[in-house]
Amino acid sequence: MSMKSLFVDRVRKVVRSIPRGKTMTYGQVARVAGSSGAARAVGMVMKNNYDPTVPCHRVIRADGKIGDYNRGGRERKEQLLTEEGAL
DNA sequence: ATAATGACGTGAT
DNA sequence: AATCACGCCATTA
Repeated sequence: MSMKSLFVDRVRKVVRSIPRGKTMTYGQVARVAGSSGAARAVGMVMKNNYDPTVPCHRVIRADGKIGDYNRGGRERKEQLLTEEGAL
């Protein structure tokens, strides 16, 4: 049985709203989702997300680094962002 | 109820 | 620019 917390649902909703060519930091996503300061927890959600309708590659770190990606690693993530013109 | 975990953030070195 | 130590939050892989 899948137990989807309110937090997870909100995070997914926010990430789904990020337009092509744009990005948000983990911290921003957390704040908009209503859990300011939960940047790390957002990372957990992204890590376990395999829903293709959630563009998790558009979520990057606040220090400018690319961050990780569970489907092809940072390489793939950077490639996708470049293709979308987000970099 | 507690401890461990981690696709983070920030300030200090 | 690159580490590091800590704090932070929700979840429990």
